[in-house]
Amino acid sequence: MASETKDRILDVAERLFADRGYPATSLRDITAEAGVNLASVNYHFGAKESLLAALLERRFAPVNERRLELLEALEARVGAGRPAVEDVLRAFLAPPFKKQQEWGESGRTFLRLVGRLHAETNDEHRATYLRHFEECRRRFTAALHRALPHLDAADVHWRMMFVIGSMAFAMAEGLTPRAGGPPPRDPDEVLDALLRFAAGGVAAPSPARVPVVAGRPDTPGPVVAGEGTPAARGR
Amino acid sequence: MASETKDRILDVAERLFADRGYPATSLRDITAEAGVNLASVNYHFGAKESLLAALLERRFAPVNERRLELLEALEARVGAGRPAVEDVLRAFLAPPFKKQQEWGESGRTFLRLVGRLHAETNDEHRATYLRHFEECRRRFTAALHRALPHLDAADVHWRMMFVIGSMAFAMAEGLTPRAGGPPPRDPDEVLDALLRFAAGGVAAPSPARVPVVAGRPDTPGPVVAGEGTPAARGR
DNA sequence: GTATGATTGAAACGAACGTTTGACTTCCGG
DNA sequence: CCGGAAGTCAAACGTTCGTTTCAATCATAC
Repeated sequence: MASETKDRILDVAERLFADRGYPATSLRDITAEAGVNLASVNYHFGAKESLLAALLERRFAPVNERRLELLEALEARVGAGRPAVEDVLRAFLAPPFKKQQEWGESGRTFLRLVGRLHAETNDEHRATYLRHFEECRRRFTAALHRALPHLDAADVHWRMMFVIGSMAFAMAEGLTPRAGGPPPRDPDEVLDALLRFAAGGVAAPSPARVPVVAGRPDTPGPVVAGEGTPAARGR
Repeated sequence: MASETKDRILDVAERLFADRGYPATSLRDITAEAGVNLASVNYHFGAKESLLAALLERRFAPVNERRLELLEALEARVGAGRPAVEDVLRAFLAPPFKKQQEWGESGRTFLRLVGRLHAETNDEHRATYLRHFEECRRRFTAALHRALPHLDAADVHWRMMFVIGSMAFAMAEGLTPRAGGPPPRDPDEVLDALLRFAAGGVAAPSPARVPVVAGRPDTPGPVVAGEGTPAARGR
């Protein structure tokens, strides 16, 4: 049935959590703005924490399902071959932006919430949140490694982490209107820019730790070693 | 004089804010762990908010000073010429990692706090925090634009944002030991990996919005257009 | 109509929060 | 030896928090 009260709570909570963060948003703020009784949160969801869980479930499940769907389609397409970096990244990055468009107004709110939650390191909320996300991260890291077999596992892991960071920050900050920057862009353009950046970063030349013999002609040599040249690793 | 109590509060608060977030950390948590009286926070700092400000000032001022120092040195070196993308990025990304090493144990904590604060979008804390950061962001965005004159201002802005996101996430997550991933790496290696990723992403081919006529030979064509090919922009 | 189960309402609960108070130490220049 | 500033301490302030209670209301099936 999904009573109207329940949905109103979810919508308002989503927006306020995205705007102010989870601990800084009180149930009274939520119920007041939603025009429902304070007790109804505990009646419908049991506790504030479970409200967050329900809220994440509602949005995250379809996004991550879609991600894995696209990844499996890609893997079926390339078979034993090597997937293209851009395709792996697109399967990972596109779904949240696409779902956001389906969801209209509250979709944008959702993206901001996702971006924020990636930094809410309270281990309790994390557990709730990461349960949905961790499988995705693992499988896409593996796919990325197949696309970039010359990198070692740790490098792939880090680059995947950088991709997630770019994505989260773009969602949290890029879609929030703020003085100083250009006005928030069309999400499709953000996705486009993000995909280009991520593809460029992920495909960057590998570190010279185990010297990869002249990867590609446009490899601009060692990028690092400045600020007093720290460990001068390998030089 | 910087009484010992004052420093103990700062150190413990830094760690707890980094671990649990600002709103989720109470003054009682801080004072209990620091072994000082509850009232001493308000005595020395006036309010919880001012404690955060003092804490940020202590760490951020030297980092951002160093950033601008390196940027100005770079600009003096290239004169009217075009700075290298890698040099601009290194001037931006290296200082927090370098300072962290100087600061030892609590330096790592500081990095996590920075990463987290980039997502604490409560506009009040942001104001405190961004006052230090905003000038840096603006000047480095400008420098990046000089290094990549073929991009338009909005693209540079977004790529700078992605760089910040990668950095923040790497700091917040990458240095926190967590199940599933490889153990946290030496910060120098993280910086190395981050610099490579950022350089690759920032120098990625520009979007075809205003079709840049065959920028470079390795430009792999439009990266976007999947998931049902949204707007099919420019195709 | 009336009993029944699901929802809403107003009010209160105890706990925890940031902050303030005022007495008590500690230390040092005179 | 003393006066006063600087710092510490336990206790309490008023507020707000998440949660609970219990009566009132609503819908629906008998």
